[in-house]
Amino acid sequence: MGERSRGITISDVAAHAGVSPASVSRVLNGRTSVDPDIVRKVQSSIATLGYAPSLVARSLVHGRNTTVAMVVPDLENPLFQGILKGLSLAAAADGYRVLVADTAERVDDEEAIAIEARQRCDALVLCAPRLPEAKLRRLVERTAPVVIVNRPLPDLDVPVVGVDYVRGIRDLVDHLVGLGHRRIAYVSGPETSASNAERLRGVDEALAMHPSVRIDLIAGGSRPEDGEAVADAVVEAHRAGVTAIIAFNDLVALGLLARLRELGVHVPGELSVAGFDDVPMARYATPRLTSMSVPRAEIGAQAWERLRTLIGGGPAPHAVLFRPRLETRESTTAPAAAGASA
Amino acid sequence: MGERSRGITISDVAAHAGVSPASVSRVLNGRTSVDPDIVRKVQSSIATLGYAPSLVARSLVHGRNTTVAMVVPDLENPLFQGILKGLSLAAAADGYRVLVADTAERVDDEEAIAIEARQRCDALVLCAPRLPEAKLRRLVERTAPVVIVNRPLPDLDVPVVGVDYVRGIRDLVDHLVGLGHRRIAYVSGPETSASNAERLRGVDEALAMHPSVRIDLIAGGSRPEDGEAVADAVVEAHRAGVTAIIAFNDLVALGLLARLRELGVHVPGELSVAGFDDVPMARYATPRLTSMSVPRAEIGAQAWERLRTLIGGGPAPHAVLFRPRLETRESTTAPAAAGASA
DNA sequence: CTGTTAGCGCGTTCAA
DNA sequence: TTGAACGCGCTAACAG
Repeated sequence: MGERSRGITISDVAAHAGVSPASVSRVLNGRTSVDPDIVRKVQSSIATLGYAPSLVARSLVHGRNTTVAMVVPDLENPLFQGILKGLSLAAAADGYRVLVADTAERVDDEEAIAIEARQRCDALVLCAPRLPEAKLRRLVERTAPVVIVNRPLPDLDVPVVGVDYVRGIRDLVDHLVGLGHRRIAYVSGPETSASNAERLRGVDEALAMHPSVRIDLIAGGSRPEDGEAVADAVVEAHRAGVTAIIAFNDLVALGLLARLRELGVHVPGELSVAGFDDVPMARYATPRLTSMSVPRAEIGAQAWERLRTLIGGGPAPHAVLFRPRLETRESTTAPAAAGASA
Repeated sequence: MGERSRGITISDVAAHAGVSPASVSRVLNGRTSVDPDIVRKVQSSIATLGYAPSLVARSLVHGRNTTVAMVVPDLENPLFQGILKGLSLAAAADGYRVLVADTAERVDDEEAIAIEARQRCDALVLCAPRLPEAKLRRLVERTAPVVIVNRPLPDLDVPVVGVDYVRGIRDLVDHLVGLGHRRIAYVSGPETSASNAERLRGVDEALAMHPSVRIDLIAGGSRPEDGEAVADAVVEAHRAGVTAIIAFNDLVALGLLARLRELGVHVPGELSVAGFDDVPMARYATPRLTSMSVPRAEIGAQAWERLRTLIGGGPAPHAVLFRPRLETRESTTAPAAAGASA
């Protein structure tokens, strides 16, 4: 069954060039000085034989892959895509590649997947927004070097690169309050989501700073469908006096916008709507969506930076939190003159 | 410098359990039958030592990684994201992981990146819509086993899993003609894009089938910004009698929609707009965007299916082309009663 | 059923 | 400067 030969090895090149494998290795890596004649012969042999060194063998010798793993709950989420892109490009600049593992939102498999992915690579970038903190702490120890993305993890020597959702929500509330809104509703994300918890803290802090403001909670989710699904509840809240909505993220906000239009609620005329994350589509929505911008690619790049330090045996890098930037667009404006509430 | 030891090996386990490395290997792989006592001792040792086998060493022995590479021009494109997700999940079901390489649209680096990525893996999924065909053919030979995604490559024993863009455009034109449109404009994609060439063929075929229909060409692009940029040209075409627009893809269509609204052109009242790919956001646009649905995840899954066959030494699988499905939404409707043209 | 040996392909000592 | 020998960690073949 004409099995193709196992691939040509360094010994084949050595034989063809009439030198030792060690010499071939030398010209390959340009380590020590080699006789120019040898170099030429070897290079010629490499070219004619079409030789390419086995990266696996090299990995075994060196004890590293030049590959890092990234575990995400859902590859279709624009947030993780952006992070992946940033990570991938930054790592590539240093000769590293990224292995992706999509846990498909199955929290129970997350641990096993992360460990397995880590075994194939030199390090790990972990996005596990719903993994219980205790489990996460254990996982982090088993998978070092690792960097946690997009969720806080205090009191642990693990680099975290994340987003200051607390501050982001506060800033967003400030924006709405500045526009004149006094009754706001927050459409929350998944209950177990760490970043949703952060946002809720932001809501609390905002309330503390604005005693005259009231913020209702509406149970939502993380996807456009969830945004559509809560539209009725949002309308009801609006009737009860709410003049502005903060959605868990842009996906929810976009779904909500679509449904509100069908329900005949004018945004921002009757109701202001703001999202979070500033996904690429936000600025093309109707109306263009006000959102808190998160530096997705930069998060990925910073994750790589920290991983690189760790791989190099450096000290645990400090955590870094990006402060979201308000992107004011059309979907938020001052509330209608005549308030609907008392 | 408390360097952490090199990691514990199979020999360590063997020593701890008082058996040979081979026995440990046996219980690890459950190949041949092993004395139950040995099994217990080894498992115990593995547990207490926290041993995990080196996948790199295994790869060297077996000659395979259980990893496949995927090369894409842009990880932020929803089309490739969906394919990646489908590929990743399908491969994972067979114990394979996916390595991603983003070429950042740099066509000149595509070849080198693909070769490098391939070297790390057992096979390659190649998305290279702008690579000149001659180069692609050469590349394909160097990187086998490989499957080409989303572009045709005739007369070659390489499995292609793609989309029938020709047919898709024809179906889309049929839809518009069925609605009553006679003057249509196609906002084209990148000049070097293979799938744009396919779409243009679709346009030609549609014209041949509908002698009474005229289809103008407007130079566009592949991103939302491009859609915004062509809005003026689109309005001009509309003034000249065009009643429906087909955008290269949904991203362009969404950008176009946003700008048309600002320009005061009502969609679909004055102008129908259709996209291509049916990205997740299409159905949340205003108006909800008519598009040709492409089974992104399924493409990824099929790519894996073919790769798996190839890796297993099977015969070159046949090419497969998915026929896009029309998703009729709000953005296309019958043209206004009084035509603007002569 | 078990241990010993050899080798996957390469980098890196150590002599020469 | 060069080559021979060894080891990275593991699995497969071969004896015992």
